[in-house]
Amino acid sequence: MKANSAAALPPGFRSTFLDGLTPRELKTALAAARQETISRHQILQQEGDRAIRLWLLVTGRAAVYRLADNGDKVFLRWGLPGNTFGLATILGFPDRYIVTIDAVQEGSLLAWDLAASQKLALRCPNLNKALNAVVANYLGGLINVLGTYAFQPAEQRLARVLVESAHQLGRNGHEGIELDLTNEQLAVAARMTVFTATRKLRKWQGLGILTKHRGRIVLPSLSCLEGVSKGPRT
Amino acid sequence: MKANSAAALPPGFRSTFLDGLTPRELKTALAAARQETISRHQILQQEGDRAIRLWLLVTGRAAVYRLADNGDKVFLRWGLPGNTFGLATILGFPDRYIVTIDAVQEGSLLAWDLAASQKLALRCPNLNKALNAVVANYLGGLINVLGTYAFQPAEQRLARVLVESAHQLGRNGHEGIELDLTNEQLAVAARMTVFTATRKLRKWQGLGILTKHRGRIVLPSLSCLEGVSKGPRT
DNA sequence: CGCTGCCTTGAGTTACATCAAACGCGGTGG
DNA sequence: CCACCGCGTTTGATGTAACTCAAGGCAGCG
Repeated sequence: MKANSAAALPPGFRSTFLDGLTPRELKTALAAARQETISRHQILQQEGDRAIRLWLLVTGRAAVYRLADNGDKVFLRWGLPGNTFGLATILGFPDRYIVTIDAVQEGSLLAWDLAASQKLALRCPNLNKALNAVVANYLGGLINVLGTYAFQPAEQRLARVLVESAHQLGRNGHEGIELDLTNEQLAVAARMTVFTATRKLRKWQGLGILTKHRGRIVLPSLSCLEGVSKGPRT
Repeated sequence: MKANSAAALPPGFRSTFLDGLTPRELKTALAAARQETISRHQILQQEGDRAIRLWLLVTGRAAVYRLADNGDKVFLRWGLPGNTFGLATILGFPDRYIVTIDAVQEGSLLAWDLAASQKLALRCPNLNKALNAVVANYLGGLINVLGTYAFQPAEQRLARVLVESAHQLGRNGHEGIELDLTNEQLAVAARMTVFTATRKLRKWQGLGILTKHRGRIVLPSLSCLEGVSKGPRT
């Protein structure tokens, strides 16, 4: 977890949050930020902790989830480069984080502490608009998940998770879209046991819809899965 | 659906949105609004329609839900007096409503059309902050539902729905908190069949946790249900 | 005082979780 | 190059919560 303050963004980097600022504001913001490197399984924020840090994933991947009363993780979404978290720090409401986030891959982030966030809020009149865009995004995504597949049968849920994940974190290999996901990660995201996930994946592999390797999945085409996710044989 | 433009709010009326404005801004806003009366089963907005109206429920009750691909409603939350909807109209993103809302009781609302909303946005610098608060509220509520009970067994879900509903729309009768909810409304909100809902309610009535009448439920105390909602016998 | 819509009950079915037990891929070190 | 080890993966047997469907009861309204 080294840190330095010369913030340089990777080429082609896009962020709803930063894009909502003027170039001038952006410069101010970057100057005030601290960059940190993160490692696998590192907890980036924990629900219930006081919100004192606004941050932005620069590289890597994180899992955003909520802890249920019985203790298990309810997966909400992936955290991807460009996504912003800890918004409560700036909104001031609620005063604590409402979700837990941990790193699935090593990577880096850009962070503003409480003081820096507040200074930023004063300096950047567009910041509220930018925040709105980010929050509305979250909300839209969640509602979409909820309404579209959260309560459908396991098979359709898993298909949807694969399709979404392919869009969000798929690489283009020459045999199709490649995904670095273990059965377990998929199972968590689709809210089922590893057993069920395995069976479905295996079935699809038999049908030629996908190819599995250890911790990696290759999808020649998304259309079949999209079909499955809408419901079978209609 | 009569309409007039002299907007008078009921005494004791609170709204996260309006409270985020200065008194002066509030006055401007109210002057620009149209008041309408609404009747049962009236559709107040429909997902997919172009977002051209920002509105505020003044009296009555509405159900906010999303339509799944297979056509059934996924209940998201109750719409209560003071709640604001059609935020996309002002945010400008997305440009369409993302949820469907219809009235469960007759009541009234206060609406701003697209032009009025935009004028409002220009006139009120605090409006972005107010919107932030509202959207963050929505988001928090949804995440809370998702993380806390959306994926628990039916009995716990139903218990939670009852507790939440009691807080949101309970009246204080002399035998306890009274709720105007049919079995079917509960079933929809807790995502189960009417049959399952009936069985659970009946069971609780046998245990003396609640009393049922046609379309109405009386809860002498919330604590038992709160116990059930956390999971049995732990 | 009948009728309509809400509510209740039971029997049969299904999807998915749970559990126990191995298998095999891919890295490591000999 | 081969043997080993560990984790991600696979399989089948079994249990169960909750849905489906069919049918009947009953409250409250007109």
